[in-house]
Amino acid sequence: MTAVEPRFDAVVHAPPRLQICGLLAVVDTMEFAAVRDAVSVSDSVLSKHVKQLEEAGYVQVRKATIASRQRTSLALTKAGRAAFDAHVAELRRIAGL
Amino acid sequence: MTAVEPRFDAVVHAPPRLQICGLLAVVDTMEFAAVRDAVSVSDSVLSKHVKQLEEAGYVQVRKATIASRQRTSLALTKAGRAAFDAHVAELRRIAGL
DNA sequence: GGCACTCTTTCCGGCATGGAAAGCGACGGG
DNA sequence: CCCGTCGCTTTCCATGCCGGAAAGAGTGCC
Repeated sequence: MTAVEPRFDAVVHAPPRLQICGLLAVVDTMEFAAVRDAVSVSDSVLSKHVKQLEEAGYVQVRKATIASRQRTSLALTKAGRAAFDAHVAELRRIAGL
Repeated sequence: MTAVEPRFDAVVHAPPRLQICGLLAVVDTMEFAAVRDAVSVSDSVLSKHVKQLEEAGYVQVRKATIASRQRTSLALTKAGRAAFDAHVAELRRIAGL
């Protein structure tokens, strides 16, 4: 198994974003509201963090009108997963394991 | 084995301090200069972060004059190790293991 | 047209951070 | 003794991130 190259990533490291990435790493896709509740932040705060992750190319934001409701779903991009994995590897390295 | 209670700790989470704690968790005791070099920060920055860790009761700072040289050595306190372990546990939880 | 739902963006005060530089206590040399 | 150095410590300062509150904007329903 090829080990992931440890690489500290400040964008991923910030607490709210680390949680967001952690969630998306597991479920692949999650709706805005669900993430907001899981992370326990306000709409505006989540929106801002998601924007940062999006600008970093780490999450893909899909907007769809389903059942006449606006739904925004989030998902990690390949780069996002790579960055997250690399960051986690770095955390393990720092933590001594 | 009793699992460590996961608990996010902002004092420990900041990158430089996470590294400092990670180092001290492994070696138990390390000199100021060695930590500074390992973490790659300036004297002033390390001093400030150490101070925060000290005020949080996480590291013990021992100053000694050995061989006519001033030596400051750092070590995690019990509380520091507990906080670090708990934080790492929380990171694992967030990272999905 | 008006209202509701779902985010987005703006505005704002507050706190953390790091670099540069001045401070300081302890020695050792001259 | 005074001076310079070593090894941190503290201050000063500029910057950036952060989150809450509130105003905005897009879409569909009535």
